Amino acid sequence: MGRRLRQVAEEAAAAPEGRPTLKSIAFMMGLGVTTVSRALKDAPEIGEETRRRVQMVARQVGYRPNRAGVRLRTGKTNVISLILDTEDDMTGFVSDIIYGITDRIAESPYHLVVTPYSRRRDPMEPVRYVVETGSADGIIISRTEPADKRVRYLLEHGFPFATHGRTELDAAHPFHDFDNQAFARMAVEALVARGRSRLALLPPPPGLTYRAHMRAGFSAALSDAGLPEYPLGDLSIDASIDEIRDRIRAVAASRSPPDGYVSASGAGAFALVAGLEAAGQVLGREADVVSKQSTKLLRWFRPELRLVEEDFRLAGRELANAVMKAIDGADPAGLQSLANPSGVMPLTPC
Amino acid sequence: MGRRLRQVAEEAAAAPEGRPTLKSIAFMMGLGVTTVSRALKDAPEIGEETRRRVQMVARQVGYRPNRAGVRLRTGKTNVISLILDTEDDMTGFVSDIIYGITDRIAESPYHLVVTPYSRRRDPMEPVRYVVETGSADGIIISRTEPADKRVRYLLEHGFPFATHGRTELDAAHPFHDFDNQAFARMAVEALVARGRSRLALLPPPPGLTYRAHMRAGFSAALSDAGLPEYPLGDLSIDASIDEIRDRIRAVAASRSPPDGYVSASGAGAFALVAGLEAAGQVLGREADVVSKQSTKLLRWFRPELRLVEEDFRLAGRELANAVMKAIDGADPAGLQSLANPSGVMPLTPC
DNA sequence: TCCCAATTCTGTAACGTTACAGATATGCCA
DNA sequence: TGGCATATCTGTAACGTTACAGAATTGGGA
Repeated sequence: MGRRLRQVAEEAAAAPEGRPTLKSIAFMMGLGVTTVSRALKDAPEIGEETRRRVQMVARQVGYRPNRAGVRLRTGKTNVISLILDTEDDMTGFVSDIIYGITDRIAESPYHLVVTPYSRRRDPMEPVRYVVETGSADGIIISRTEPADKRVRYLLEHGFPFATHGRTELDAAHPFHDFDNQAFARMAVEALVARGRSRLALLPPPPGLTYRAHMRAGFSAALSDAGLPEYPLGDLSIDASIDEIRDRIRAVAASRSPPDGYVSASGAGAFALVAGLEAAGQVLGREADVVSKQSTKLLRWFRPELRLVEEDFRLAGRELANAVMKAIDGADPAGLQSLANPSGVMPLTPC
Repeated sequence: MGRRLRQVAEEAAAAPEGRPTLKSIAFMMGLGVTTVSRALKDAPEIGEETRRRVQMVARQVGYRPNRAGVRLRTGKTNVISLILDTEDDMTGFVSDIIYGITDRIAESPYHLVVTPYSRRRDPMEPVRYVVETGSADGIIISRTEPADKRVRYLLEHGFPFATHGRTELDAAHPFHDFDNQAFARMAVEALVARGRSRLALLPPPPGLTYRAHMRAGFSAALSDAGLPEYPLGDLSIDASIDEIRDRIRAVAASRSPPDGYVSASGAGAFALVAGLEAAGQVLGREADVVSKQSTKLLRWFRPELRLVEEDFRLAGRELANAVMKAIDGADPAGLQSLANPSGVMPLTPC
C-alpha cells in the first residue's frame, strides 16, 4: 500500500503528459519532491538506496531539470555570455572561438549566449547589461585593453569573467592570450636567419594590449640582432586592405625599402604581399613576410609566406575553462594561460 | 494617505536593494503587482494615466522583466537557438551568420544561444534536445537536405524554425536560401561570354539540397548554350584542399581539359586555381574560374577570379526574421526568401 | 524499558512572472 | 432611486526548483 503524500497531490497523477518534473518523479516513486531533488544532486541526507533508485528513475524517464525553475530559485543561469564586436572579423576566427567554447562546455550544464555590440558605440553596454540583468553566470570578452574599463567594472562587481588578451591592471584576473611577444621574436629571428636586415612591423591596432606585447618582442629581438627598426608610421592591421596595400607599395618603392615584414594578422599579410607585388617586388626574393595566421587557406595558398598559427579554437576552450572555474570561485591567478606555437603554457603569478 | 496593499507587503519595503521587480514597483506606486504587469504590456484594462505613470516609473528605475520568471510562468524562453556543425567552416562564414542574427534580434527580447553538434554524430540530437527541453522558442538550422529529418521532426512537433537552404518536403516551411541555380546560370553565361566552351562544375557535397539547385542551373545554362558538361566525377567542395588541387591538376593536364570552371565555394576555388597552376596553366589564359565567395580576402587577392558573393550576414538577418515571425505564428509560406547577387527576393508559394 | 541522537525523509515558502476570477468604483438608463 | 454594465483595479495560484525547518524512524546506550 503506497503512502499518501499530500505534497505531490492528485494533480501529478492527473497530469496527462509533458516532460518529467521533480513532482512527477516524486509521485511515481511515492517520495517527497525535496527528497528527489536532493537525491539527484548527491546531497548528504539521503539514503544510499533511495538515491540510487531516484537516479535510476530519473535517467529512465529522461528527467532534465527545468532551467527556468533553477534560475528563478537559485539565481544560477548556467549561461556563459560571449561578448562580440560585430564589426570585427575579416577572417572569421570568431567561429573558431565559438567552436572552442562549445567544445569545452559540451558536457557541462552551460549554454553559450552570444551578446553583440559595436565597438564604435559603447563597449561597456553589453557588459553592464549582463551584470545588471544577471543574464549569465560568466562573461568572455576580447579586444582587451591595458586599462580595460570592462575588466575594472567586472572586478569591482565581483562578476566572473575571462578575457581574450591581457590587461595591465593590478588585480589578477582570468585570461587566455597568445604569446605575441614570443611570436614577434620568432618572426624576427626567422627573417634574420634568412639574411634580412631591414625589418618592419605591421602591428595590431592602437589601444589593444597585445600591440605592446608584439612591439616589445619585435624591438627586443631586433636589438638582440643589432638591427634598427624600419618604421611604418601609424599603419596597423586595423587599416583597410586597400590602405595597407597602397602604403606598403609606397614603402616598397622607396630608396632602401624593408626586406622583411612581420604582420600581426593574416589579412594584413594579404594586403602587404599585394603591396609588395604592386611595387614590382616578389615575395621571397626582394622581401620575406612572416605573419600570424587566422584563415587556414592562407598558409596553403602562399607557401612563401611564413605563417604562425594562432589556434582560436584552443583559445575558446581555454577561455570557457577559465570562466567556468572562475564561476566556481577558483583563484584567478590559476586561470591564466598563454598559447604559443608550441602549445599552451599555464602561467603562475609573478 | 496611501492605501494598504497586503499583496506587496512590508517585505518589499524592507528589501534593501537589488534590481527592481514588479513587486517593488507596485509597492512604490501603491498599486497591485498585476496592475503593474498589465500596464507594462499595454493590456486593455488599464487606465491611460496609470499606464503612463507605471511605464515612466519602470523606465526611471530601469526595470527589466526577469527572464526566468517569465519563462517559468509562460514557457516563453525568448531564446533562438542556432544549431551549428562544429566541423564545418573552412572560411568562417558562421560568424557572419551570427552577426546577421544578432543584427536582427538586437531590439527584440530574444537572445541567441549557440547549440553545437558534430555532423559525424547524430544531427538530430541538438534538435531533439531543444524541442524536448523547450530551451528555445525557435531554431535555425543549416546544411539542409532534400528530405531533412530534422525539418520533418520540427514540422511534426509544430516547433518554429527556419532553415538555411531548402528541402524538398511537401509542407512549406520558413527558409532562407541563396539562389544557387541563378548563380550557376550566371557563372556559365559569364564563362561562355568569355569564349569558354568546355565547362566543369566543382559542386557542393552530396546530400545537401543546394547541390541539386546548382547542378540544375549549371546544366540548364549549358544546354541553352548548346554545350556539353565536362564531368569531374565525384569531386565536391567537401574534399580536402589537397585532393581538389591534385584532381584538378590531373584534369588540367589531360588531352582536352576544361577551359572554364564553376566552384561552389571560395575554398574550392582556392584549391582549383592551385591545381591549374600546378598543371602549368594560368588563370585567365588557359582557363577561367567563377566561384562563390565566402571570405572577402579572396576577391581582393585574385582579381582574375570571378567571384559572386553570398552575403551570410544578410542570411543571418533573414533567418532570424523568419524564425521570429514563425514563433509569432505567421504563415510559413510568407517566410521564405531567396538571395541572389542583386539582392533578396521574397518568394510567394507556387 | 525509555530516551536521545542520528538518519532519512517531509511539507512549506519563496524566487518573479502572468492567468484567472473577482472586487470596487463610476456612469448611465429606467 | 435602484440596477446594471463598464472601466479599472485587486489578490490568489501556479510554473519548477531549492532552502529551511521540522517530522518520522531507527538504533544504541543507560
